[in-house]
Amino acid sequence: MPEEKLRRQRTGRANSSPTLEDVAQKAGVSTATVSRCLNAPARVSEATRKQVLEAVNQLGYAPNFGARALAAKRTDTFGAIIPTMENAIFARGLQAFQEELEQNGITLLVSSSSYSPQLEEKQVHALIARGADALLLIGHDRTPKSYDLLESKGIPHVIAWSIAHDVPRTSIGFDNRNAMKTLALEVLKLGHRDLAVISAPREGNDRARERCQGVADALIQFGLRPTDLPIIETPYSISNGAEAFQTLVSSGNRPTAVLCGNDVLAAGAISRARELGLRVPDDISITGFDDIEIAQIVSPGLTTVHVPHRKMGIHAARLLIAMRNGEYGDAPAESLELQVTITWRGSLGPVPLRNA
Amino acid sequence: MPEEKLRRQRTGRANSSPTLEDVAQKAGVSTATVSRCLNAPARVSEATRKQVLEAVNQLGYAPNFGARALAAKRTDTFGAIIPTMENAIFARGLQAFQEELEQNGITLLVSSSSYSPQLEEKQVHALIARGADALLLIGHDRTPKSYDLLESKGIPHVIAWSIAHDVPRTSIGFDNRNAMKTLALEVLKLGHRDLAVISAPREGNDRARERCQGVADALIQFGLRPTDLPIIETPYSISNGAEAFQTLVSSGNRPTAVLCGNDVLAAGAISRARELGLRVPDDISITGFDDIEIAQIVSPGLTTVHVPHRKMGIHAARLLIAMRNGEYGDAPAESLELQVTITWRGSLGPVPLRNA
DNA sequence: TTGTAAGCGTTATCAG
DNA sequence: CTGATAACGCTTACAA
Repeated sequence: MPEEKLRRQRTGRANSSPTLEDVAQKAGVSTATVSRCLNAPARVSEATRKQVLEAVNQLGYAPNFGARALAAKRTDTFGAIIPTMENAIFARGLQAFQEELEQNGITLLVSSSSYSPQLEEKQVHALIARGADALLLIGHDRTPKSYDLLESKGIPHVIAWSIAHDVPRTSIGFDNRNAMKTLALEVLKLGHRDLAVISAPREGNDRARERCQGVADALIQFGLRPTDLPIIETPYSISNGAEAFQTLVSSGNRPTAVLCGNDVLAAGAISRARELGLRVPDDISITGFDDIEIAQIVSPGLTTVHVPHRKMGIHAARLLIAMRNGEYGDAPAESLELQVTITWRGSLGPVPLRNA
Repeated sequence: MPEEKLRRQRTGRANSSPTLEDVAQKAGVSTATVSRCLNAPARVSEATRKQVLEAVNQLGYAPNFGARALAAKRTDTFGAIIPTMENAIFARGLQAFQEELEQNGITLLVSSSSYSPQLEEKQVHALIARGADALLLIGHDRTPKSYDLLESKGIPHVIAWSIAHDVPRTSIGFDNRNAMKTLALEVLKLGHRDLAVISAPREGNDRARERCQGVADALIQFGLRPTDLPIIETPYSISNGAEAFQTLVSSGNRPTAVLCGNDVLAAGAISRARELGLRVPDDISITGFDDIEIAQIVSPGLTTVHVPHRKMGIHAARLLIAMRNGEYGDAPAESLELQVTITWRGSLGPVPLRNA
């Protein structure tokens, strides 16, 4: 009797989970057959399949993840690195991304980089080491080493929330610069000439940078000097938005319209405006970007750029799955640009009369 | 020459990552030594350690996750299942949880159950199959099978956002019932007698249930009949909160104070109040629960129950790590009850004169 | 301090 | 359609 066969009996494993071999023994077939039953049911006869499934249920068998990953060379796990989980900016998109992955039997691993490329680099490393088959990343700003890691390990990845016109990377998102320009043009059309911007720190954040450029573009189109545009940079948070707003309005020449790089900052601005006794939009207009839930509960509601979060998440998932499945060969998959729209609520109005 | 040694040379692996054996070969040591270098550096001499690390860097070696999991019987991955990622209720706590895990070299896997015990059961299964070493769960309401799975696989788990007085499960959180009672007592002390509640659906959500009971407790203490208390149940969302509020105030006898089961519902209520021309708190008082960021940007600010989100997350992580490391043997670790406080802003005021 | 070698539980290749 | 059996890459007694 070959000693291999004895192994199972000799070990008095107390607590551990049943293995493929246990199932095989119980069903009276080989481990190979059990494996096939679970992974390619079509390649097994009706009869044995039934027996095996029976055994699986009785034993409460669940495949061992590590063993499967090792043998199959894939984990069915994707990773996503987002700048922050603290506010809702990425929540809806990520949720949609996750749902789509789940429908395809893929688990999602999320981590947040706190808007730091250095931290993100560590997390790219960690997710790869963790066996992620593919990665979702936000924006284009990251360390060269992050890209090297992805490249050298051949990990499929897509970049969301941004599109790249000039780099050969698969991205899915929208044109931040043009979106903000469109909004700024509306502001200018309403007669405003003294604009100001509250932006997230632009370093390491291409979305923030592009949005600022969009405002500048609009100014230029109206024959105004973008160099005169006051820009305050501050990390995304409601209280930071409030502080920045106060700084702006207490400066020498108060703007008639404040364009915020994001709804969180704008919400802070609006609430501080009220505290300072400024009526929005009668005394000052405020706009946001993203159209997340708080945009509708501040008062007045925020006029903002509506971003198709869910659509972006779903498409990102499908793209990534296709890439992982090798459907694009080695060439990067084509990028996808989504359209954004402006949601009008009440925070943007005509320029106050005395400034017109 | 043993044929084992030949294996490495014979395979012409093109793209694949370097393995422990590659590193060992390059450093001129055994694979065991390399493994020790990485996992227990203290047990290796200074000199060889240096050589090995050198080789690791040159090759850009990163351990294979599956192999490691298989051999070590642990993945250094924890899972968390939260009811929702869409609003910020769990964001801060989860972020803190994650940070604490990360500092201990543990990766976090998150999934959301959409407040459905059935969905949660599937996710418990998925996370276990995915190799999670331990799990963070929210509240006590789940299917018996979920608990069975946890039990039978011996997966350490803690329950957050709730404490259990009577079940032998490790939990870390606060007393939802008593917290809400405290807040309701404040409302009553201000003269209100016509209260109403907007709650999340209580089925499958012990926090919601306990909070409602808390209001009832307070009424009883004031000699009022809890059966007269109108309760509207609706899923957490701003617009649902708004709708529920409108239903309440357009009913026959309008309450003078509306207690919401959570800040999201309360934010909806406040913004709808304004739209209906009701002044808060002059015409009607509104309270929340959680003290998340929107509580401070609605106007007036929300008087609400402040929950120590970060503290809860950090302690949950530490507890779970200790459990995973076997520091509690087989007995469940002791639970930890945190204290909550009331944050006063402006949405709760004295009862309107005509109702007093 | 270091090396040897036996697993860990799957998947996949090849025969039958 | 099914069964042997060789990987997969790492950890960990056990020896030296």
